[in-house]
Amino acid sequence: MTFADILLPVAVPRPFTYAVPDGAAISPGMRVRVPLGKSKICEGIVLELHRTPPTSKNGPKTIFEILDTQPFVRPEQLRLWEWIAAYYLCTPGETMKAALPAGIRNGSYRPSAQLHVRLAPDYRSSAKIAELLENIRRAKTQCKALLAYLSFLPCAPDGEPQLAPDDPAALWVPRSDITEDIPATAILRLVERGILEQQEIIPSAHDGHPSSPPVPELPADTPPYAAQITAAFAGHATVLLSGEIADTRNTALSVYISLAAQEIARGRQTLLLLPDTVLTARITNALQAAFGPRCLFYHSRLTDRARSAAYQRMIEQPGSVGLVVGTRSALFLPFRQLGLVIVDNEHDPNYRQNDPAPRYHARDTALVLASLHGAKTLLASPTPSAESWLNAAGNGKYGAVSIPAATGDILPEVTILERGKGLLSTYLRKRIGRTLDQGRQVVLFQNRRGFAPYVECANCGATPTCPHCNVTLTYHKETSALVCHYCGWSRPYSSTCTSCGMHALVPRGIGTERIEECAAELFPDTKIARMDTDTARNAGAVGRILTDLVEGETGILVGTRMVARTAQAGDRIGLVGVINADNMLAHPDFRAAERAFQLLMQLKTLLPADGSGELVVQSSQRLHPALVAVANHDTAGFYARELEERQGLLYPPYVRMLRLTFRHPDKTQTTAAAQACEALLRERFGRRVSPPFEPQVDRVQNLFILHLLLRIERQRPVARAKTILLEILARIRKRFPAVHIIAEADPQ
DNA sequence: AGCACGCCGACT
DNA sequence: GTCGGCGTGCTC
Ligand SMILES: [Zn+2]
Ligand SMILES: [Zn+2]
Repeated sequence: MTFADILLPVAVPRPFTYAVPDGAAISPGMRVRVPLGKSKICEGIVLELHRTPPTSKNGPKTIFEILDTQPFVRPEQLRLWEWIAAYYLCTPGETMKAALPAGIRNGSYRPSAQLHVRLAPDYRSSAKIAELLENIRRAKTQCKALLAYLSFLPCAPDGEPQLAPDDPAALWVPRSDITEDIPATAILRLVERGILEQQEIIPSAHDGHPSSPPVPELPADTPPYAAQITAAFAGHATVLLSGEIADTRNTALSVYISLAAQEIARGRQTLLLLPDTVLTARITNALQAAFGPRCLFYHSRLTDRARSAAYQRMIEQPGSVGLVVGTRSALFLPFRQLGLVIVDNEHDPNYRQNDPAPRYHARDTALVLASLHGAKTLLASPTPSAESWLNAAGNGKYGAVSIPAATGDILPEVTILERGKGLLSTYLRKRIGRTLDQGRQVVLFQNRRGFAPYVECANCGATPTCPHCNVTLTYHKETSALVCHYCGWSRPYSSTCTSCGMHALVPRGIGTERIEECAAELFPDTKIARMDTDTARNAGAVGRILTDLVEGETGILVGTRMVARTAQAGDRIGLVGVINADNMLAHPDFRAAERAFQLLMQLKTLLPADGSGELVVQSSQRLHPALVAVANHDTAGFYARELEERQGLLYPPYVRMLRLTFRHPDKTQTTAAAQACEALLRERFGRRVSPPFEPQVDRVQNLFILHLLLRIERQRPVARAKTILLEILARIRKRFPAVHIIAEADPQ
């Protein structure tokens, strides 16, 4: 009797063992369908075959179906999953869930023949669709059904659905996918009208995928720094590329293209990780142009189907993929002959996944992925993370290539001053006016969206808070609502105070909406645009904002963090104003100074290289080291000081942090569990354990939250600490089963 | 983590 | 009488 250890996308501590049907062709890495529990059927991955029966209560169950004839998950992937689960303190099943696109590991059972629908041939163009939507406007549900169908189509790199793919079979979408929130009758009507076609299709494990693309032309010229990086790789597996990386000059991009082309020429794959999808159209377009069909895009904005198709292409035609461009989830694709991993803007906090598990850092995971494949890693950022800076400049673990300023470049002027009473200091207001008069553009940065972070009653002093969270409600003027930024709860705005009934609520503090309004009053003839998560919902909206900026349409661009990455060749930005740097610096997080420095330095890159631009920072902490370093353009000095401080205060990168989070609707329960855990941890870890402490917002969605921190010195075995931690955690969970506890490594 | 089973308050 | 709240325990 043969048994198979099967990894299931379920949060159980270890794989389950099933019996293999006699004579079945099965090997590790294949997908199988297995019974789980009373009546569920689940898809899992074969890890290992052996002859030891499981120790479960009611004997072994038998595998239902083997879905593959060749491994679907490569051994390097399984080893990466294992590393993530162990390092980031989650189960292998949770990692598997994150790693395989939903369309593939979709836990539910699908009947063998399924109704599919697709667009009829007459309507396969965006013009036809637009016309059609106009014609059936009256039938609202049918419109919705059609839009729902379109949302399931694989996307072209520009984010629009591909209406006329080379293979029309790619247009088939399972009807049940659409009917999840659309009545089936609406789809039936569309079929009757001849807009959609309907057919029963038997899904095979490996269905429609694009055929092998032709070999692309390689770019002939090598940019100046690519050779330096290649040389640095001779002595180091990892190289940090930093210095004057200017988006407007495509400095990094030309290096990426050249290095990827080298790898492709040697028959190896490259993975390029980007921090997000919104501001990367420029990069993806250039890569598409350079590598054509050898370039594969993979990110969370793709539909499940498109993600599955990408995965299957990598498995079945690895030779057709030279460069994978994607967000952090692209780490989990089935690479073969991976030669190089590039992490663009490696300091970006988006690389950290915070929820759900696995709570991993894509930059650090990328290094492990590369080492599993014997590949090289290029970390690139004009403002590296403190961790990477230490490894490159401090201890020499990484090779380092720094791009110097181009000859003739003059650094922009930096002015730091008090804001004063109003929103804009007189100085900043005058500078904005002068910049606009010169026909140049202004960027205003503020790290808060909405109109005002809180409102206050002028009569009684009361401030409305979220009923579910311990946090003030943010006033959004555009939607006339008070919104909780932690749980999303909102109510319509009214200036009547709920405490005293007076008509006396006034907005307090500064959000991007208020800056936009204020700028519009001061400069009525200037077109003002705002870019934050409220206005930059999708790639289209971002594209419009960027186009308006580069075409000179926009005079003033107001926004949050994302404005720092809007640099484009052709814009005429002459001034960047930071409305209030204090709230960045006051953030209760040991990374606050680092984050502020990185952001301000990046804002500076929006300014022209001829020295004619100016960065104005409004802050009451004019002597703050981060601000001084920005003013002096002193990156090395900033990191030296910052690292020294971290070493003294026992913060990363000199210690590894493990964090526990306790959550329960009853505060006494949260406290009891955290204190009991602290006591047990203290027995083993002594002073390395922090007392329980409240996060800045100590109640979210009616759950009271407490944290515990454990600091492990770099040189000590962190794996052993984690084992002990998990043992203690198991005991605490038994004693406080209702308290929700999560453990994280390297919390951000 | 899901998800079934199970045991007590407010509705037809 | 039933619908449904979420506490508890299991999944090879
Ligand atoms: Zn009041
Ligand atoms: Zn809330």
